[in-house]
Amino acid sequence: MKDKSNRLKSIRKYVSEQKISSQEELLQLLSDEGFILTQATLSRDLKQLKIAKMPDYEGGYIYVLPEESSPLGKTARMKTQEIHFAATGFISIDFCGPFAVVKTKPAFAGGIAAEIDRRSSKNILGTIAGDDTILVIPREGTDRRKLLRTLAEVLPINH
Amino acid sequence: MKDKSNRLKSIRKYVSEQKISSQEELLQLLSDEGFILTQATLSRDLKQLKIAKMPDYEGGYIYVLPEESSPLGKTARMKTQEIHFAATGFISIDFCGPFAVVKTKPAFAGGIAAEIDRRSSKNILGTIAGDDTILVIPREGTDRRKLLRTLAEVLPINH
DNA sequence: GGCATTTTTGCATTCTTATTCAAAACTAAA
DNA sequence: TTTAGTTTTGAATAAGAATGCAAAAATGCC
Repeated sequence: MKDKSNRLKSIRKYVSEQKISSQEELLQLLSDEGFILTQATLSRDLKQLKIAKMPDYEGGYIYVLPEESSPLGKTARMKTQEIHFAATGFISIDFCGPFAVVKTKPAFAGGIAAEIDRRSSKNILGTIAGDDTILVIPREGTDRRKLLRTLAEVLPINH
Repeated sequence: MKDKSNRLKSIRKYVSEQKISSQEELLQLLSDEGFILTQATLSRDLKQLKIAKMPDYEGGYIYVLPEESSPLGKTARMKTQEIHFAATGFISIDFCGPFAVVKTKPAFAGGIAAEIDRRSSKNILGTIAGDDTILVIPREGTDRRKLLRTLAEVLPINH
């Protein structure tokens, strides 16, 4: 949905640029910008974007983006397995025909591509990574929606 | 206090080793281990340890250590200033006489020492960093308590 | 020890965030 | 367009987390 993805972008922007301490605060900013939504929806948005709330060094709390909160490969360790979040370095995703093009911070493409491969579903034939760009090649018959949904399992994006 | 610092250690351990989804859950583990405390205290402990709650990739939430959630130097950006958390790579702190000795992961000492210097208070004369160890030199007259409290402004430790 | 100060804690409460449920909006296909 | 399935949403509520306050414990100092 158009409106939702814009909203998510705004949320990402606010969280990365300002010190947000509560959902209510963020809700106000969004509302000022013209988005109408409730705290319930915002909570779900934040969950989708993997945005975390952490204590800051000033006695309060602050919301942080996953790229700031989960360096690739050094994340939550579980008893038996290791979870990897391909959150660090991710910038954006776009499409060109059936292909998805993922932009990353310099030098992150390889790592993130590896993550995508590692979790690869049958929807993805493979990836080609440069320094800051990844081309994701979908299986014949996989449309943008499906591909996006698949990638959303690894990347902090709106599926 | 003896008991508290042990408790904080346990908390760090649990959070790093297991998937903790709520304070209540963690409370149970601590209780099993013999610590008696309430949710209120645990909340304060988590705040002190800079432990964050973030959405995981399985539809739930998970508590994560700051070292896993705030890479040095790429943290919350505020409108005007930049906050740096010296959380990544930090391992432990001990004392030798009036000096504090901070252990870090390999190669992190320099960065963390720089953070300490950057925020330096009058309680700290300076730091000397190797590869994984930092010697923090206090001003004459600054005791361990004060020094610890000062360092706690930069490091995720119990002050 | 006894006194002043600081720290830690629990209780109760408030505040904040997540989720259930049902309705509405949207999508894809016929 | 109509239908069936999926997604998004809000209202209300449940669940979870933070904190004001006062008491208790610990610490430092004389």
